[in-house]
Amino acid sequence: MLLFVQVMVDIAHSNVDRLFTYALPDALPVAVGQRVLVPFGAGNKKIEGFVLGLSERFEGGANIAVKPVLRVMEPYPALSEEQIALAKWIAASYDCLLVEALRLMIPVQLRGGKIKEKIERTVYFPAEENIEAALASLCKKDGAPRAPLQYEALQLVANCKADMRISDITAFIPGSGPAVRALINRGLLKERGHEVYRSPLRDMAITRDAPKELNAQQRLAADAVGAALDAHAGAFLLHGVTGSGKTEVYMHAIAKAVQEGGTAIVLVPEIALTPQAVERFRARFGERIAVLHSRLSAGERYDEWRRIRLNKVDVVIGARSAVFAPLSNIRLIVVDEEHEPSYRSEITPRYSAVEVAQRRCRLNGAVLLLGSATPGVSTYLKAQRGKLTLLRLTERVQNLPMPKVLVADMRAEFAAGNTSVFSAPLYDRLSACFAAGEQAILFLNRRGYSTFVSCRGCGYVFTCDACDISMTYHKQEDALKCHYCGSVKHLPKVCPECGKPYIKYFGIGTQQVEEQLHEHFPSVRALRMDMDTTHGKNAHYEILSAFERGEAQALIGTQMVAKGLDMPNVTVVGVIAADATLHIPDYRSGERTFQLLTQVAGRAGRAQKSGQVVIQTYTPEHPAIQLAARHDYIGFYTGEIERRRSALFPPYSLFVRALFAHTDEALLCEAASRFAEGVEKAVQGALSKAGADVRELIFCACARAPIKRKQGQYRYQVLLKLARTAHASAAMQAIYAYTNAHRSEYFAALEVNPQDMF
DNA sequence: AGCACGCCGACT
DNA sequence: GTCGGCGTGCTC
Repeated sequence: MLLFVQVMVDIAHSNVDRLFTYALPDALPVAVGQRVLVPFGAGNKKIEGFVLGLSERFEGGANIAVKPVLRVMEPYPALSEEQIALAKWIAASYDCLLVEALRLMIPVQLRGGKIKEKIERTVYFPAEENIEAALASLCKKDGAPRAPLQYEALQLVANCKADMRISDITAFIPGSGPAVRALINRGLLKERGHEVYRSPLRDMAITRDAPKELNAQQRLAADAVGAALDAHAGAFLLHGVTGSGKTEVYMHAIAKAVQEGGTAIVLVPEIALTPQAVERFRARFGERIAVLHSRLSAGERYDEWRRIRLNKVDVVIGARSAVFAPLSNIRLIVVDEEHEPSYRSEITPRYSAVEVAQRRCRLNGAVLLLGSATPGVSTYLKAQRGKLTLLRLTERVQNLPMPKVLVADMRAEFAAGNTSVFSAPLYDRLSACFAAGEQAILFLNRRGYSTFVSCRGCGYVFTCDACDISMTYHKQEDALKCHYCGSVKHLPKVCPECGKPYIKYFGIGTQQVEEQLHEHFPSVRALRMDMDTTHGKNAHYEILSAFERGEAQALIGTQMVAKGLDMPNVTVVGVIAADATLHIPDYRSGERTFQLLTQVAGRAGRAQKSGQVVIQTYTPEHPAIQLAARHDYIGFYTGEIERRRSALFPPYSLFVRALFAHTDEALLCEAASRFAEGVEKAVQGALSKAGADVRELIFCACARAPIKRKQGQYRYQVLLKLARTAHASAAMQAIYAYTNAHRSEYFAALEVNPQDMF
């Protein structure tokens, strides 16, 4: 006889982030994972909570007054035991509260219990009744209908042989609303309510798509994943060049998992989760798929979640948070474009969806399938070390060639007197493209708040001597600064490399490109896609589909145009300034640039027309640019991983950043320095205790954050670099423990290997 | 987080 | 003499 439940109350505070025992009223059936309402605190405020345990007795001691569970929130468990295990792992791995981790697993709409199921009223003609007799009862003796609207409506519903919405009847027979009411009152039609799931797929046309034939490489990959599905274990990295048909491999693996009664999750970067992408899966897997992403309405999100929870779905496709989808019997998790930064959450819990997917696979005996044309170097290293099985697709489908990539040297253009944003080779290719009625994409990456400083004469970029990272120009101080170690350099008037006075900080905008394009090609219509033009909910897709329909010949854009587009009429892709991402002060800027250039170049020549790519740069010799131009991932990886190893950057080390923010700069600086000293001692202590060299803490430095003021608050950071050895987790635990014990009003966030360090 | 208990200042 | 400030401590 179960008498007590252990409840985690739904309050995000460290003081109450533990289990409380409640008594179960007689015969109230409650299972682990269900949400309950309980009285909590001195005022017995009603608080929702998660049942995480059941017990027959309460060992808490006599001075605790056990209160009763008031009611259950839903008739089914909101969380599976597997999700609870996953949440515990997240709380421990990312140092967050257990409730915060549990909240990831349920839609916010569930909490507060305010959301309502949508009930649709429908009418039907009872099957046991006789249609002719019913219709006759509406007619006069001469056979003419007494009430024509009722007659017509009854005929419509009876012939339908299924339920009809009243709104559908009035759509066919205008003004028939009262007539339908009358038919219900006469008992000729019956009314009933159904629950309907608000689905983002409801209005989507249903097309059918059979599995495609795989080529030899795809077949090999699909078979390897299939064998792992049989073995209930395996983790793969599918490295396939752009256009090599990775999705088709995913689909074959998913189909196998589903055929055997399992389920699958497909993670896709938010930006790539277009209606077209969803449609591909829907066409293959039909109704039993669900979609989860940030643009769903509250009702849709809640309903999709419930469809999944109630086993009405086999395949979930979604962005980062879909890794928590409440599926049971998961056999496969696919992560497309594995290297995308959007898989990392920027807010607490700061989880990595790829890591969570890996963990979830292990908890379920499921197979992990990571895919990318440009895997993160850390991921590829795991494949080399055998932690992931490497699968390769080296050729494009239908034997399409890789696009031809030309690197335009902007230094030479500048020397030859060309000061426009278009190099001669790009200009020539655009002319030919527009003349042939084809389309072009112009890609401009202007990410980041900082400006790097370079010489337009020779391409020299100012870098920090200690960190090998581009330095940033600070206008107020008129000086160059390193974002990592804080060292300062004076900005000279002439270039230290070539001696010419062409020192300039970088920055071109999309508007500027649009203006110049218009000057050079007045008759060409261009669409611009950037932060300014994509404010609305669907602005993104509207611009893209307008371009796809051929309403413009050129598309100018930032990041957003790089991902996953498949437009057959695009024959020219121009990268305006490849250097923009190359010199972001971050150790990953080379990797990011290579990935971006490869992805952008992959947009060209996706159909039978061949593609041309022009990459404009002031540093044409840079390996990230040269190797992207040659489609040489392995070459890039080999050089990059060696650079990381010798400079002790991740994955050979860990960066931990503690961010502090406050309005009082002096007090803030004081607090951050104190933290730096304390945490340094704590980490060194932990390392000694673990028998490790204290120098495994490579450095611990306190400095102003690169964005030194944000929302009226000054920002300071403490940056720690740890060698990635067997002792790293002991050091991490020490950092977590120290941080939690010394939280103050100055503390803002703790990040491990942050995506950016602004 | 939210609420009660508790021990010191300016009001009827 | 009491109303109320928000510091401290607890929540099954």
